[in-house]
Amino acid sequence: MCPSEAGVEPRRGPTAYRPAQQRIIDAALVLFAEHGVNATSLQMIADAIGVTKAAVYHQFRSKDQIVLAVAEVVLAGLEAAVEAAEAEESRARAREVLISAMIELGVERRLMTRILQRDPVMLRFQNEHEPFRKIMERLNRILMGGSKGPEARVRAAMISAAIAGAVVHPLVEELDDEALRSQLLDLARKCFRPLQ
Amino acid sequence: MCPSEAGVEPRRGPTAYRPAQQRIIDAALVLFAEHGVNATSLQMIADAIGVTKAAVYHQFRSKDQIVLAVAEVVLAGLEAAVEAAEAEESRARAREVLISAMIELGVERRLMTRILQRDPVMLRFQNEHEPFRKIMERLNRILMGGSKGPEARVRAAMISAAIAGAVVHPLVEELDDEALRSQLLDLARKCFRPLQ
DNA sequence: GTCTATATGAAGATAGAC
DNA sequence: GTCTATCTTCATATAGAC
Repeated sequence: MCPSEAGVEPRRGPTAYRPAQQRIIDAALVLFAEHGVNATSLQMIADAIGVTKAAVYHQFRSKDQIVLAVAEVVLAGLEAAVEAAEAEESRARAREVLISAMIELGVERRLMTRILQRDPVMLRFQNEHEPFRKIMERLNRILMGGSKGPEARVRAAMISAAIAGAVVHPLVEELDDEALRSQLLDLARKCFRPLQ
Repeated sequence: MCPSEAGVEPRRGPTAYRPAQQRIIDAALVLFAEHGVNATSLQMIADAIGVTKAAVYHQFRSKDQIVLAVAEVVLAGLEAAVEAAEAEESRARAREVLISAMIELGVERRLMTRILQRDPVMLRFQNEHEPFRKIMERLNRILMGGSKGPEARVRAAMISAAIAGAVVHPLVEELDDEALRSQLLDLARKCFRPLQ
């Protein structure tokens, strides 16, 4: 669990953000999760941090750049999880590690999970942005555990949907992170491990 | 399976739509699924059926009314599934019937499923629209099978997320309805029945 | 039921001062 | 880094003719 925990930290690699930019990213993340990307105007973001639209434009050239920045934060977390899983030796173990990391990630950052899987803009982004697509392919490959048929596809789809969807489900909104995490880990073990 | 199959038909109860309205609803459903509700303009809907915006406004007083109409179609399907399940005598059997009906519904109407669970506007709608909330409560109650604790909550969240999320997952996009349905039914049985 | 034309407002974006 | 002011574009919505 150590590698995924460490990797979950939003790493600043190629792109480091200035404090003013980071404030915008943080505010955008919350608003995107609440209203969706499309329904979040620059005005709303500006209001949330108490500046004007023009000030936001001084930090990011366009709304797309803000979406990109938010997506990169999300991407970093997933990438770390996938890399931790790929470092394992057996396919079965890689799958377990990945599922655990996905649960950690999803619980710890519910807002991001919500955006990542639900927002039409983000979903389109996942299809069109090359680095993002690569990560999702690696993630799916691990979940499918070497197979490529319909059964493996549906199984992998169910697993990621179950995890990502459960953490943002209204039914668990009031559960604290610890309770949610342990229940999910437990259920995931029962549901999905025997299938391998 | 007969009751759920029969019930899945979009029933026209209190609100019957004129043909011109129905064309709008059908077009809107497709566009909402593709672009999200917010990113779908009345112009796009009008273009899709080959009329002008004004003609659309003649059928629905506002965009909200169109969203409402689309939501009602979605709601009708879910309601039928819930009612079929509630007609069962044992809780375990009700849960099985509901899960099967959810899979049928989800596979048969993937577009709707996508909108229902992913769109921020629809999600808000589910929270605020009383009839919709009631249905979701009944559905969740059946899935939780009498319990109310964290474990039951997470389990129910996982089940509905797994089904609804799997049918719209990119991994299964190319599978035909029959393959997807049978795989899902099979996996759902393996994963979720023993837990009850 | 559908059209043309138009009002109104909000969103993304830029220019230039402080 | 932030402001005021302004531009353009597009979306919702209405009026009134055919």
